[in-house]
Amino acid sequence: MQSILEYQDFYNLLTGRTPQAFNRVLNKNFRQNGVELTKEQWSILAVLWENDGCSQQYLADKSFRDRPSVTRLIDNMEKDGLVKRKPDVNDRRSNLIFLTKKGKQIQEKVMNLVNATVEESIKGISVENILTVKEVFHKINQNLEVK
Amino acid sequence: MQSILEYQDFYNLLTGRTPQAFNRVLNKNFRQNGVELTKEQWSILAVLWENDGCSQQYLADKSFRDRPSVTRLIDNMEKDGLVKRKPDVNDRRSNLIFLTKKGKQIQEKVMNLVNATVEESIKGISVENILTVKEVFHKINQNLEVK
DNA sequence: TTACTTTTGTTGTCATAACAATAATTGTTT
DNA sequence: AAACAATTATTGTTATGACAACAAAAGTAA
Repeated sequence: MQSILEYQDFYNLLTGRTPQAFNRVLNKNFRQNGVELTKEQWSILAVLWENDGCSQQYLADKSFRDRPSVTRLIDNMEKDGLVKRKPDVNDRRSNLIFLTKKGKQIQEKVMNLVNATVEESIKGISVENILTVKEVFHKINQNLEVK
Repeated sequence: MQSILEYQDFYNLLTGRTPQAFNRVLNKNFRQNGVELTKEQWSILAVLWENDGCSQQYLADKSFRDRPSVTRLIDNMEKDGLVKRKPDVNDRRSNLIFLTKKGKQIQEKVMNLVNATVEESIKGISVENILTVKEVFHKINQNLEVK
């Protein structure tokens, strides 16, 4: 990593083409299989499938989004009948978010699509190299999160 | 990469936390240094700094955005006095996009900030591992772009 | 030339991100 | 208890992405 061009190259790596391509393919796979979800909505569902009935703050922390983003995601997902807000009786500042029947039923289908998309994207890449990517990204997170 | 959880993990790697964290820090570095640019606007400028006076289609290809996105980016950047549209006399479908004086003058400052942010993010990571990340992403692009 | 196709850019719509400001509630300190 | 601080969720604003639909111009084939 010496020249300016290579830095820019790395930036594009990190935030540009590859993540966008992955999102595009994932969205296409969702739509082609009748799943009407955005990837952001999926990232919220993934938290709820592990921990139904958590707060919006918890969802924000786990999905790496800010509170306003979660508010609006939940707004849309409530409209679509995927989740339901219930006031927290122990803390009236807080809502608890629960999956509806629909929100629960799509889990298997959605996860199969996500897994298939990941498999497709990493075809032909060694486990070793994938672990290296994980390591590098973990380190980058550490470097950036001090800020 | 065996279990469902690890696939999800890899997805988050690819499109989630790390790119967002990087963007957040880059935006902060821009603002703290009086640079009023979004990262998307920067990605357009980076193309123009290499090839001033190109078409919007060219900008779309090089920055991995679709035409509508480029149209609106150029709209905003024209408002901000960074670039200027000029009709292409050889092809009246096409606009050529030119940097203004302001758009040219900020290049050095902006690139220094981008480079500093990349340096900060990859501190302590070996060149070897960074090259592996590049390789893996290149392969992922190939896997996805067939689609 | 005429008809068809492709290319280039624009507009409309919807969903999201980032950020600032705010309201309501809870926690803490004196 | 009262004042202050922190937490949780919401709303407003601006910028962007993805996609569909469209218009104008250029290219191509009959």
